[in-house]
Amino acid sequence: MSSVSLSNWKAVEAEVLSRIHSRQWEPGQLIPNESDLAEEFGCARATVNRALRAIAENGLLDRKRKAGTRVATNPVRRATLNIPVIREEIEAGNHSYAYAVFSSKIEEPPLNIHATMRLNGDEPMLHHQSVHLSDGKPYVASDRWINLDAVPDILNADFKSISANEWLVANAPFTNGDIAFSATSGDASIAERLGAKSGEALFAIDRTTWNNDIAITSVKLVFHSGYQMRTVL
Amino acid sequence: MSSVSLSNWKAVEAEVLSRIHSRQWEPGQLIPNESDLAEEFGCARATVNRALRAIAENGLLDRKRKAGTRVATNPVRRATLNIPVIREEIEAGNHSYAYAVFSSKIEEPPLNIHATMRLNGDEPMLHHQSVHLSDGKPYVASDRWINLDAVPDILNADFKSISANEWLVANAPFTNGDIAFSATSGDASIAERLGAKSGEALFAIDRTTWNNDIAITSVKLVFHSGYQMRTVL
DNA sequence: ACAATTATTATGTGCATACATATAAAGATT
DNA sequence: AATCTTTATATGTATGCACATAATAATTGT
Repeated sequence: MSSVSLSNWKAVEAEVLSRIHSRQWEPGQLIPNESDLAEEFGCARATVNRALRAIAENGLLDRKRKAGTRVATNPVRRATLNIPVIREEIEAGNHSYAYAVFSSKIEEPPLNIHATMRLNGDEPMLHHQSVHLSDGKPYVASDRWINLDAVPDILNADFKSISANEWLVANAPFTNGDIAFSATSGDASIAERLGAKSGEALFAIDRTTWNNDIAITSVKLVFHSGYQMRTVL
Repeated sequence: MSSVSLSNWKAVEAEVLSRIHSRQWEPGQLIPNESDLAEEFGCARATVNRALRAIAENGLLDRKRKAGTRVATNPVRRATLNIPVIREEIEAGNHSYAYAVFSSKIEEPPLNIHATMRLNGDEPMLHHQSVHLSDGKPYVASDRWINLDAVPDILNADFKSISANEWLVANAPFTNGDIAFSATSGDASIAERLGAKSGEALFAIDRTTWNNDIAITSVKLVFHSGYQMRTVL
């Protein structure tokens, strides 16, 4: 086997992955403990620990104190999605970016927004609707609610030069958020804004963010027809 | 400030996050280097390193050797999606799981499958179509192509007791894969299998996996109407 | 037989030190 | 002024050691 010393964690990671993939270590099987592996690989236990931890974070190993480390049986795969600012996503593809506001006014939010944002009910809410354009063509429609108690300054923002999303990213940090991906036919007005046929299947992202339990914003993004969000495993 | 010593990396992580969120360290700003922070927090540099690394992995800090660490300006948020085995997803919700195969035969794949899987063209391919049911109701339709050169044994699998996906998870490890999320109206036959109205917007996942450049399988999963895939930020 | 207690063990983490490596910045050379 | 070379520096990582912690296994007591 590998009697050469694997003395960096990337090499150890690769060797362990190879043993998993080659089924030398089968799903469910207990693998040797860190000390033994360190001895076999000719490195420190901390190095093995770093490698195994990285693999476990990816879901391919299950680790438990005292019980040891075993190969995951039904590896719940973890895919990491990058959620960029729309402008950067468009410009990264060498397209020109533009942004149009349809409506921006203080309104009472509907019940579902009230519930997802966990509002008290007395917050003044800004309802902001816009479209991001790529090369002049509609790319994604945004329907956003903003808690003005949390970010009152947004009323002074100039949405001709910056999108609500980018203003918030720059000015309203959040500690946690929910995000959901789904398919929608969209209502007629959103379809129209996107230049999509009414009833066409569109990819949607719903995202709500909080700063220490204070709701900041909730947005529904409906993408143009044919949009795919991709990543690697 | 905090003259009490933060001598574990979780505490350091929390303190750094708090400084970012409170804008004590603003977006784009260079933060003190690891040694200085270690001194301030009264811990080892390795501990600070561990904390900053964890934050950077989440996209909130940008780190570069010699240049130092700065608060990310447009934090590309990273969301981690758990991609479970369908059966477990259904059973986790306390629903009963069932699985029905519609068709399973060796066929010539269409061009798009040929391209996404990067096939040579001479591989024998198994075309496997099925539906997963939750409490007897269609949950997700699966349209799968399997490279029999890579996993010939699958012809002996008994798909009455185990789904193709679970068989593959257990018997055909992969080293890398692509995954894409989208919305589709589905074709009429898929809609029918799902008990969905034709033309209804459905959430879809396309996933292709390889084992060291050998294509294993490519699958299109079309979920029932209203399905959402969710996670936290 | 069962419950409560204690011991054991594998992972989790912290620390001091050393060296590796990328790269920005300064300096030398053309 | 432009390019190449050197230097300085912040992060990246390996190591040996120590101790913390969770959870299983063994033991004890009823």
